[in-house]
Amino acid sequence: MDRGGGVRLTREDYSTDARTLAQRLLGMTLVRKVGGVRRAGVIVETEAYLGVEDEAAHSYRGRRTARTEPMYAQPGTAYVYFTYGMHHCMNVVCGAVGEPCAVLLRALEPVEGVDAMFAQRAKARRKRDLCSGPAKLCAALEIDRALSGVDLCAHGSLWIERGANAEERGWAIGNGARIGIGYAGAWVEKPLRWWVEGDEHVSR
DNA sequence: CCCGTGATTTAT
DNA sequence: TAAATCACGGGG
Repeated sequence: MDRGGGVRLTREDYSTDARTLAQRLLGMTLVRKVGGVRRAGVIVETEAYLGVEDEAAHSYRGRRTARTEPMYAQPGTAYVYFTYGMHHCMNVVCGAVGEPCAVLLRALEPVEGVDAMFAQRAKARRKRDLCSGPAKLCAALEIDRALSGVDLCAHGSLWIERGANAEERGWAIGNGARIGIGYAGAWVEKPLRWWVEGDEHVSR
């Protein structure tokens, strides 16, 4: 019997530019399996990182180190990094093979394994506090650097499933500047962040 | 507002 | 080897 598992996005789905993928991912479901239990959330906020030309991207000017190596892998690869001494953030590599472009997952609406998410995020009181930020969703789904470089198209414990898109859901989509990239010069104000307008699960 | 916290990068 | 930086979250 189908337990709610949907169709995984394919390599082809990820083989598109970051702006396009960032918008298409809204409405899709991020799934993480831990100890046989599914935790899942509908993606409601994303940011595009355009690669070597983008001053805000970790891969700006082709920077290639042990940390950023997954950004140079094939589209559909996870790039997870650790920052501020305590937080993880998850990106999805996209574009052509070898082009270090990615989409940052910023917020989810929790839909499965919510109890497990609360257990993982002791300080969260309401469902809307569980995944309303890039590091919150990683904590809730137990996503850390061990998953950086994994293939979201393979049969692992982390993937994205197809879902109704924004238009089919009747969503209005907001678009504006990215968060936390004040160092990025002319790229600071570029509208590379997308979110579901009015959704309480979006970051604040 | 401010700070914790430590990997990562960049400068010497 | 040292210093600065950081795609954040929580508390006041």
